[in-house]
Amino acid sequence: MLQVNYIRDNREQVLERLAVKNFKQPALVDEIIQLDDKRRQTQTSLDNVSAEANAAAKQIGELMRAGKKDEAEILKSKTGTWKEDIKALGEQLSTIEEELYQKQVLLPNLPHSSVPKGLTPEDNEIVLESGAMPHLPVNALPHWELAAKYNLIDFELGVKITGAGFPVYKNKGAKLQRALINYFIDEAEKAGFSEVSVPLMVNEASGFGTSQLPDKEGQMYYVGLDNLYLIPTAEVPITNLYRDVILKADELPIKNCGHTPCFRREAGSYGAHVRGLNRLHQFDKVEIVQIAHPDNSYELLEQMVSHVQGLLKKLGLPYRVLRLCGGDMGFGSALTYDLETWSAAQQRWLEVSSVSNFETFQSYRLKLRFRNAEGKTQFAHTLNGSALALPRIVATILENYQTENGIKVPEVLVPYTKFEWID
RNA sequence: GGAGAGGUGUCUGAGUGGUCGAAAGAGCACGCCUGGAAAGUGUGUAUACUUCAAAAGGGUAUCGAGGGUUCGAAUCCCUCCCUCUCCGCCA
Repeated sequence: MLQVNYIRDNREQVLERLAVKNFKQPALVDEIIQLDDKRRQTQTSLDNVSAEANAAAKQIGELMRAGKKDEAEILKSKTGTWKEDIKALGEQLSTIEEELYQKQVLLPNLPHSSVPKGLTPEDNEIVLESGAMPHLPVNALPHWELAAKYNLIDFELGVKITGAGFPVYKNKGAKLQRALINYFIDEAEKAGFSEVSVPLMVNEASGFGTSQLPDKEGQMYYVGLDNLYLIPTAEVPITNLYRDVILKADELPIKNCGHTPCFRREAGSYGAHVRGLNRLHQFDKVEIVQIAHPDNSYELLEQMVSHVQGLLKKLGLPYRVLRLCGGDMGFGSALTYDLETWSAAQQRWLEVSSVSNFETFQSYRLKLRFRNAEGKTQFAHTLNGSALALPRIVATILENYQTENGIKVPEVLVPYTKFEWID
């Protein structure tokens, strides 16, 4: 959520930046400023009346103590209108504040100056491509067929016990999952991210904190009986660890990583693009999160991208890095890099990581602050990225490493899988 | 799920209608003291909104959340949430 004061002070710039994100309702900006004017006026009137009433109450107390009952009674009789005014103004104020909030949450974050203009994924900027394309055998199979051939994943069983999009991993398929999780966590820890293991369900306040609520309510599984949400990403619980917190400047940056399953309702299409592991309702992911000082958050963002690149390199997967264009970026992000691996058997790029700087967009809602050099509180920057999401990595490993004799496990994973071949 | 106790600032903890944004202690910060440190000692130490060109200063709100009673609420009443203890159930 953008701060009203920032919008007031930088109206032109806000409009210009929103245009990069193809924001459809620029009129909202002025509506917000006007509403805030109204809010301030009402606030001031309310404060003034309250001040009078407080002063009178104090005086009545003093008169009573001095035994001047009559004078106190006279004052008392005057308080009626103040009470009415306070009530009326209070109601007005909360109405205005609610209205203001409703409009404020409709504004997406402002994109960073490096964000390219554009509407669709085609407009994303390819920052770099790296890694050799694999040479596959002539009868190369897509991962869902490989998974069946080597008895690694049972999609039908998942359908039976839960539904589509909930695969059952078996045998070396299950072990490969665990190997990847441990490998990713170990690598994240080497990069300075300390591991946390967090709840997989969060309350409403946490959903609001990282802004899945109210806008993306439909994407989360909801446990109505207890009013809890299954997490769509570890970003939610990990970032909310720091909700309502005022940090010391020297505690920054805070670096956490964690593995969780992620649950997404993903009302989406069916067909080749969502076949197999391409899109699931439940999948595992290792997430990296940083709480950063605004002065160096973009440096840290680049470091996170490098970290993810390192993983893909070590796994020997060809990949590319995209800087998302305004139209393809998430609502709360100021700058997002997507990392994609090349799925040789499907002949397409698969998104395996998304690394974003949210600047103060989340921290404003989270009330996540630090005390700056002047001793004042200031909103921190929040960043997060997948490092990495498993299913598409599994898919590409299976596809790209297939040979006539089976699937070769990437070298870095062998210490974790304890086997070299899936055959 | 049943019974009971309780939610106060960074922490411990006092406060049962006005002088309470809140005692006291601890912690922390700065100063004095010291060769340096500890001890001692002094001062300071919440957040948000608002007023103000800015600073200083002022106003308002906040003692789990919301509502009510009252001229006045941390304190009384109602609703909700949460925590703890015991019992039950259980990995």
